Amino acid sequence: MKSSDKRDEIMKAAMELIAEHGFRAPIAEIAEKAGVGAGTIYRYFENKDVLITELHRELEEKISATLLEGYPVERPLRERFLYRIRELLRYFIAHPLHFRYMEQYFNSPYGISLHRDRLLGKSGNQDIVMEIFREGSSQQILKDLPVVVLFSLAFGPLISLIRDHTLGLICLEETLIQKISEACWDGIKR
Amino acid sequence: MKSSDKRDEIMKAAMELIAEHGFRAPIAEIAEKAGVGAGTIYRYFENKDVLITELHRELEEKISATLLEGYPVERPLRERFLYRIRELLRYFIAHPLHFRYMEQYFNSPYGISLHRDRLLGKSGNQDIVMEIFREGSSQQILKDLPVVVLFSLAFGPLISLIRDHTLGLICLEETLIQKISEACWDGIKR
DNA sequence: TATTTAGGAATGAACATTCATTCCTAATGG
DNA sequence: CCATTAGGAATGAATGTTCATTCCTAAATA
Repeated sequence: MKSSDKRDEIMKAAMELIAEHGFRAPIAEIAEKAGVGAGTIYRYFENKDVLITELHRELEEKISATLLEGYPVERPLRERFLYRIRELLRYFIAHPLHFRYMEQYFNSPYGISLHRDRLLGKSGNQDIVMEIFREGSSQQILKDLPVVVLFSLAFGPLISLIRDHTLGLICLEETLIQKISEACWDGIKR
Repeated sequence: MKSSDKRDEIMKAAMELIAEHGFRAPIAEIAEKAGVGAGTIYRYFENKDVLITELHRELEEKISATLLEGYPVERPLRERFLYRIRELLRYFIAHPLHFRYMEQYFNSPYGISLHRDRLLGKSGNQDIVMEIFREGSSQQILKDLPVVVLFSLAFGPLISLIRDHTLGLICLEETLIQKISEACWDGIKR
């Protein structure tokens, strides 16, 4: 097995186990699932924390890429907004493990400090989403509320919905996704 | 110190430490904070799990009571809805530790199975909130969406907002609370 | 004094991390 | 073309730490 394959196997195993059982998934189990000795993991990652944040970093990259692909840059704000919401819903429905991982991450100290940094503008990344709110806010298309609040109004429901979907409590099919994205818009439009 | 005082001290200490550091807050630390020996905790709670769920149970009771008090039963649906949203926001703003505890709880296996049971109607409690959605749905005041979805649309944003508030990233004062509750309504009304 | 309650040291299980050893590959020499 | 041998990669048993829980002694109470 090539070295990079091994790294991938470790990340894949860690993703699955952590998504399912949280960060306390033992290294020994991750190693077993990856078909690798426990010590080997430490050849690829300095420690468990590094593995965890690296996993998150790669995930964010993938999601960002998805949200940028096909994005209708030239269309009106409303359409761009609906596109983003729908794509995000579809991505996580297609990748339930990624959603569960993100949930774990954001409910941990790792994610909380990252979130703080973002809202305080210390990260260039989140702009991909915030940009829409800033634009809609300054053009008075959206409600007169802080962008952070607009963000929560629009994206807050998604977390809850995707969770219920991955738990099998509702089924988010296409027509429902469409309706939901419009409801999110109704919440923020002026 | 009276026996019941001691129990209260343990619960208070556990609430604070778990809200702040998650469920892995060590028993020994809880004991110290409560001014009590570690073994003593086991005289009042069979084990840590029981302490955790008991804490949650008492919390739910308090919140339910708050939401019922002053509830304008006779007013139109919209007003009752706005009342609930505002009261919930106010409660958690006034009790940030309670919010953090609830968050921990719902992101743990405990909370997930409870949530599942509720959506499947195995619990009489949650009706306090769902009742509004069922009524609005059948009277066609609300969007034509499953009640579970309406629930997420309306309450999803609150989690996100309160988190940002407790992290000190925004300040939810009265006029903002009012506007937010109305935005939530816009999201679900037909 | 007998009984109940409190305390905290002792226990053992779970786990991350380390490290001495083995294994593999591929370069070198015959 | 085979045999030998470095040197890096992989391993997993051993280590040390962190806890929940237990248990025995001391204190309080009746």
